[in-house]
Amino acid sequence: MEYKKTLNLPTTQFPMKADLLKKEPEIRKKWEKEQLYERLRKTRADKEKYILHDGPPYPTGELHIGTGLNKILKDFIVRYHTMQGYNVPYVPGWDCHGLPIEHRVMQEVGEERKNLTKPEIRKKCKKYAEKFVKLQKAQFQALGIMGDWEYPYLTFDPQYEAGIIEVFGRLVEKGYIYRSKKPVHWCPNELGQTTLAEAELDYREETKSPSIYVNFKLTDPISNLFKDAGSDGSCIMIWTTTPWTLPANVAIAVHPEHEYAAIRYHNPKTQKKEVTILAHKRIEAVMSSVGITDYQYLGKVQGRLLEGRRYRHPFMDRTGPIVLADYVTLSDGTGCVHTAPGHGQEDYLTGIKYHLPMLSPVDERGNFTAEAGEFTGLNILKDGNDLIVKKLEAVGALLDKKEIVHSYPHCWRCDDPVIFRATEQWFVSLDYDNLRQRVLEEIKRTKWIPSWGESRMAKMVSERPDWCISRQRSWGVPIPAFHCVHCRQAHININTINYVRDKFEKEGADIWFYKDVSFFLPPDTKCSHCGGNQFQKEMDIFDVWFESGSSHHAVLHKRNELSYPADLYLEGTDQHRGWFQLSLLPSVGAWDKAPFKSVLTHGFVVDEQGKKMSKSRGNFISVEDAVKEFGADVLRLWTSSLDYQNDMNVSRNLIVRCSDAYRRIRNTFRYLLSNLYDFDPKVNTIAYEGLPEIDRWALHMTQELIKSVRSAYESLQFHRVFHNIYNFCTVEMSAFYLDILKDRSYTFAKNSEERRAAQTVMYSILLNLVKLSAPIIAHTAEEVWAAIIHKDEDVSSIHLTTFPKEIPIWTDNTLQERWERLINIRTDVAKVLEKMRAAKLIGNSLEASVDLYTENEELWQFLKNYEKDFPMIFIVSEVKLGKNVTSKAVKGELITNLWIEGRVSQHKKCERCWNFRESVGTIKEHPSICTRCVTALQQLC
RNA sequence: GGGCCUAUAGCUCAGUUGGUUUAGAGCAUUCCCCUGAUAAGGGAAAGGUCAGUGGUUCGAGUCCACUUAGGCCCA
Repeated sequence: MEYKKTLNLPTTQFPMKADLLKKEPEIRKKWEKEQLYERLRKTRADKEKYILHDGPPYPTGELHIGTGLNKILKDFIVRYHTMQGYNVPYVPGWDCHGLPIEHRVMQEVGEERKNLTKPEIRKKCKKYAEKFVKLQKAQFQALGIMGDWEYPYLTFDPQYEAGIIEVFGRLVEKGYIYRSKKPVHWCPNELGQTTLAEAELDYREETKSPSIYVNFKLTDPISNLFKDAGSDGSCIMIWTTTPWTLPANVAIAVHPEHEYAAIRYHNPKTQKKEVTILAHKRIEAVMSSVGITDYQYLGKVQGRLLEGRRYRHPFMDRTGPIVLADYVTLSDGTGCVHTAPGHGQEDYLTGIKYHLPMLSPVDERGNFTAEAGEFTGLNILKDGNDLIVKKLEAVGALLDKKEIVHSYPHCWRCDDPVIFRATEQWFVSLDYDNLRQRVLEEIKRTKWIPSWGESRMAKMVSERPDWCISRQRSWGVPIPAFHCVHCRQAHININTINYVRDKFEKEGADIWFYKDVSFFLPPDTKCSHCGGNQFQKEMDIFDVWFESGSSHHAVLHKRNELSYPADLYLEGTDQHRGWFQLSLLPSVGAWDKAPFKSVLTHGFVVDEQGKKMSKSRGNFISVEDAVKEFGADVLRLWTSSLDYQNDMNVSRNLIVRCSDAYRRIRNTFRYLLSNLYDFDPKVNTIAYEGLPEIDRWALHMTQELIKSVRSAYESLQFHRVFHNIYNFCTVEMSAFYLDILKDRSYTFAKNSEERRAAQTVMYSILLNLVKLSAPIIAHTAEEVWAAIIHKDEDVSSIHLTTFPKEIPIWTDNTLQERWERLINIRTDVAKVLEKMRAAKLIGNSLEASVDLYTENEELWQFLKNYEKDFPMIFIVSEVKLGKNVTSKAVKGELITNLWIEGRVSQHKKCERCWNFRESVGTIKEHPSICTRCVTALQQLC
């Protein structure tokens, strides 16, 4: 008789090999066909909402693995909360305007870009953005991200554009918006005459510039600081490579902590003795540079003591103060920095701090304006520089002039040197109506994960300048303002804004670039300043951050299925300065509250060595490549395994390692399924009370798993979800429980209580495990769900099921304690068996018989209770207990007072169950099997 | 240069308010077993001066300072 055929060996159609690349698209097709997302919206329509608001990526190029990882984390949250019974609409978005796109498009266009009009540029940008939205959408979907892919939010949708205008209108109405000058990089070339962004600058190392040292006469005496300085006038010395900015000079900056010295020297140019101030550490370098060897040191003071002292401008009719600035360095120059707020970023900020006038007497062609007095009309980079140097020399202020070669920014288009020039810009005031304070209050009320996000954010907001929201570009939403042709005043109010808003909502913002100004103005609009009725359109567009920062309104407010404020924003830490902050400002400004209740940040993706990931380093991994190589679920599992609060190391290698974990989990599912082929829970379930102790232990551990996994999901610590599930599969299940169960589920009669008990437990474990892992391995869980014959919930997709709840009656802590002890005994026994194996005494552990000894009464009683279970627990053929330790017994390592002896079983091997049993050979009809198997066979008939 | 953050075995993570004499898991590695989960399964072993230095303390992976390496944001 072939006894093997009488066993209940596992059987299943569920493949061991995942073949994710083939299987996943099929599963997604099924979701699409069954309209999983739409069905969830319907079935959860009356449930409490959980809103995770998507931060929009730029549709530029292929997706970085970090962007994919961000979306995967979001999907974990969406899927988990969905299974918790919430209504979780997820609307993905794209940030479709902005310089990154315009810049790339211009690069692609090449030389031709010089001749393009704004509408032409916009057309190309739109095409570009649309192309990559489509491409990226497909890649996000390939990751299994669940959301409203049919109607994502796109910042160039007319609806969205109207939303931006509404936010702006609200801020205008409340009084936060103002116009002021700010220096920008400017290309004065005849064809250019435009603002340039940092990315459009070409820094040329080999640029020749004048290098001049200039003395500014102090109007205050300094003898109280330097007692030997005398009282007949002293100077402070500056160094600059841009003489043309001197007409705009309004201050001199020194470092508060550095030391400044006064020196007396003979000036060969003026033939006079002069006293001047410069940084102590720069004296030698400067003196040797200007060629003065004979000078006298008059003492030094800390920079901060110079603050507030005034000097007279060498050729303009005004005085200026000495101010303090941290950015002053001693690496070159004199440590006293010529400050022109209209011509430099740092100078500008200093200017704001000290309320300095912002002069910028330079027109769009780079010629001096009337404000520059005698230099009016001169081109700053040509005659301007020379004549100013001559002027300085004439008034005796110039100490030295040389030429230096240094790095200077040039326009990427025309290759001409660029200048820094103050122009009129639009701003959001941070301090009007206490906005900054109110934002800080909202920051306090927000939950930041990790918690240090709060202080980082608060510090940035408290120190940031007003937000400049205008850009002189083509690809964006125009600022809906007008300028009176007559008096040049900006004309803007809520009526005109609403009027434009309606046009944009209907036609899209593009129309601004096609239609005449009259189209956008309510009839009979008059200039509030001069009463004029002729206007020009504002040609500046919004900073792209203002667009994405308006999503709380354009998306959360406007879409019915969503709500404001969102429960969560989830982005990389770079967004503290970016989207988080720039959503917070307009949201508090316009609606008095933060757009989010909590903000979660994750670290960045770095390579295996922890280095930044970039295309140029060759360690770049795209979502597309990764999905093609590993499949979405492996990537998702890998994502879940990482503690995203730190930076995350990625390389092919590391993902490959994770695919092993995937296989292990998959196989656990497969094995559970394969043992349940004939199990119908309605008919075959064994009541909890009737289960053997080890089965109740397994349920207790499942209960513990549910508890820990739930709390890990709840606190958004997916790596704990992963480790808990993975360890459960390998340690509790595969290496222990399922291994032990084989004997019972294979050899006992199909319908025996023992086997049905094992199946009852495996069934419960399978259902719980697959649901617990569904948010992570979304496709595989669905595949498992489809393979479960008798489901506990009558739904077609696992993502329609509810998350496992804790099952209190399964909890039995004393049981767990007892079994922890039993597992330790098992581990000690395994070491003894391993020694027997090494000695070639046994192969399979069933060939062994184990004797346990103890002289400890408590332990003896404990062992006695499990005497008949030990062969099953150790997977050996026989276990005997004794009180008198033999000389061959080995002391237990984990269990004190326990001695173990392993022997080769003296019995015959049962051909059917492979146990070595005394009863083998005693039954006439079945001489090669044991009595237990005979009983099983009888039940079969 | 400034602000914020990170640093535990090759990898991914634990390590609870500083305190049980040898710092834990799992994976990978090495060796062994099984062939009734089989491109699977089981066992054992090895592997860490907790980035470094100094300090506080009776006692530090855990607190403090500095250094190094790296990340994000600024300049």
